[in-house]
Amino acid sequence: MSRRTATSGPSVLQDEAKRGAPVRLVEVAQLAGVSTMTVSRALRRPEQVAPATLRAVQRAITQLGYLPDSAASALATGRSHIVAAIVPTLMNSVYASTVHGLASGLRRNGYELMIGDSSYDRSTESALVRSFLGRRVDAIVLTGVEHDPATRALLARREVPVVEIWDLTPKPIDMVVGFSNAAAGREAGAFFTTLGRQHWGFLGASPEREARSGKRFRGLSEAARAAGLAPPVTAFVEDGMSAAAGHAAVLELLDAHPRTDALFCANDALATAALRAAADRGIAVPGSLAILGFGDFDVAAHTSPALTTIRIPGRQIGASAAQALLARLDDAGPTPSHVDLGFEIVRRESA
Amino acid sequence: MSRRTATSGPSVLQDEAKRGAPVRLVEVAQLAGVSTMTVSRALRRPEQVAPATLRAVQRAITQLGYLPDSAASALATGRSHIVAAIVPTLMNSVYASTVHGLASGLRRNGYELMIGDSSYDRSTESALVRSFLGRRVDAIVLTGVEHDPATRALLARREVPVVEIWDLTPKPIDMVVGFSNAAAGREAGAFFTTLGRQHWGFLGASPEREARSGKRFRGLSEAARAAGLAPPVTAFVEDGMSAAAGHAAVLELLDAHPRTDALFCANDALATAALRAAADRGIAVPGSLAILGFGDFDVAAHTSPALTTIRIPGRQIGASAAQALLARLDDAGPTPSHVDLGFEIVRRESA
DNA sequence: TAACCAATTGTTAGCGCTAACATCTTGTCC
DNA sequence: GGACAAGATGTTAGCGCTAACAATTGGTTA
Repeated sequence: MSRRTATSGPSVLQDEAKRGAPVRLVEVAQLAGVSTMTVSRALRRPEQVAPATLRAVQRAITQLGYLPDSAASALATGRSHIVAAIVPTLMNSVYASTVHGLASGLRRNGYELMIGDSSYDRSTESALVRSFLGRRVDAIVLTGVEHDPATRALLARREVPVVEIWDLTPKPIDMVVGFSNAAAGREAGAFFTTLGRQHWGFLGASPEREARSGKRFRGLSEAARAAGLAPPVTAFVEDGMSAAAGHAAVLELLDAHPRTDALFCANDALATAALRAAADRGIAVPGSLAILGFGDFDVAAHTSPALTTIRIPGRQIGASAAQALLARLDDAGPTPSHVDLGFEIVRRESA
Repeated sequence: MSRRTATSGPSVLQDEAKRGAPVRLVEVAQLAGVSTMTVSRALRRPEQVAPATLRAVQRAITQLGYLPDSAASALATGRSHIVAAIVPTLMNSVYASTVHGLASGLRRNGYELMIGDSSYDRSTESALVRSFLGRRVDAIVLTGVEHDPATRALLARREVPVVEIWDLTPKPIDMVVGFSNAAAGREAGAFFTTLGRQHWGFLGASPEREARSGKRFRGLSEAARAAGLAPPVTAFVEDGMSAAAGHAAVLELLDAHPRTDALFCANDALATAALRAAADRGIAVPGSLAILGFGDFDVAAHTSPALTTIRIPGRQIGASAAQALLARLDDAGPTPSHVDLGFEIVRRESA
């Protein structure tokens, strides 16, 4: 177990404060002339310690450069003060801002964030959940609401607080913070209606492959039905984030359905591809074809025409999830089980 | 200490496998009919355990859904199998890909990544380092090579493996993986020379504020001197990532130095702003003004004209840092202390 | 004055795991 | 058949911290 070497002699300290093995609580206690418990209390519940003692302890801590070992603390208390978050990818700025919102909310309250990216893959997600549970994280944040049943079972059994983000569901594992993808699809339809468009199209991953994209599609379809229009024509792609695949799919759709005058894309990467495809076919955007993206990625403001898109409050989702978790973990207020943060159409040039 | 309740009776197991308190090693041991040490060995050095025993243990583990408690393991071994990384921001896709490269390299070897974002602020970085050291991470990855002296001292004292990334320095704390910012600046100059440009400009944070941007500037200046040209005119901005500030600064530079025919921007966000400013003044890009960005952000391919920029191998930097750390932590091969991954000019339309 | 209380500090016994050493097999060799 | 080695397993004692309870102090109160 490679115990610390040479801690013999009357005092445990002395050799420290130079290098190697970190300073321990006992050493602080010795220097301050109190018991270890008093030092522990001075750190965690200073109001229970006499002012003079507190000062002595603090002096010793500073002098030795003591940093409490949170692994030991975690073992003793059963609380790691670590929260895990799993996102599909960090490369997308919307998830990055969610993570940022989460991390800063948590850090402010003494929690650290451990991040995993699932690459949109359920079995990877499952493996990450196992790994995180093994680390005894105090809570887990999952992106999306569709998970491996085994994952759900594992989480339920452990009774770990869980927040699902980026989508809503009537049956969350525990808590949800997000927006309604179906409502976003409907809103896209309503927007096209305002624009007077009658022949809608949808570009995205097929509903079986990607649930969230699928819900947006279904929302759009509902809106079409409600407006008395034909169901949207579709271009389904395998890889929902690949501009190349999107480009080909749109070309095909445009050729097969030349009357299409409005296209809702499941994300801005695909919308960018659609923009190119329209240009290739000499179709005016937004004149002949309105293109609506989703996500408000960084690129959206820089394409030409600039993308009109649906913005998701990524950072707020993270912040709100952090708040919900803290409420649960530290009894800081009521714990909402459902938070709908909505979305917003950002009107630029493409629609 | 909220000890687990009701573990009385002849056997510790039984009540488990349902809910609440996680399964422990002893329970697996009981079910498998071996000692805890054997179970521990079955997990960490299976080759030391007899095949039949191994199978029995594995069966018990599966049956109970046992997940080893890595906090306890960390305390016993002194190894947390957690690596911490501090990046300026996750919102920028280049850092995101670095983190991705790091995380996947580490995870493959049983390490988890803990991420902090410093917001380009040294004292935040310092606070994060303290927090991570308190968690007894096995190694730390820092972005950049300029740090708070206190941070350096702390890291040196603890003897934690450290990798500094995204820049090179002759005096790393421990290991460095990156590219030379100064060389990138020089290369930008060489590129402008090839283009026949003679009046160079630089847009970026001032060298005092942001060391890495400053080095690129110095590299460009050196190249100008070497080519016998006047030193580059400069537009320094406070916030190196704000397009708004960049826009105003470029306008000013363009008005003050109308003969400027080549502009090197410290990052693509600023380059985008420069593109706009040039358009505002009716200056043809690249005809009258060549604009070279830095970073190859997502937007770079989507501006018009598309940005010519310097691409940094972000993901490789992460992967390479992971490799260096693993070599050090698990004695997996030699540990390089210096890795220069270079950069590459991506030629598009703006220069 | 004795009983009592609150405030402060100390003592003890683990949290769940594993290093180091001890013990027990089994097989091999002369 | 006894000595010995190698392999497999068990025993013991912590890692650094903190919950629960115990002890001490000084100041009340009846």
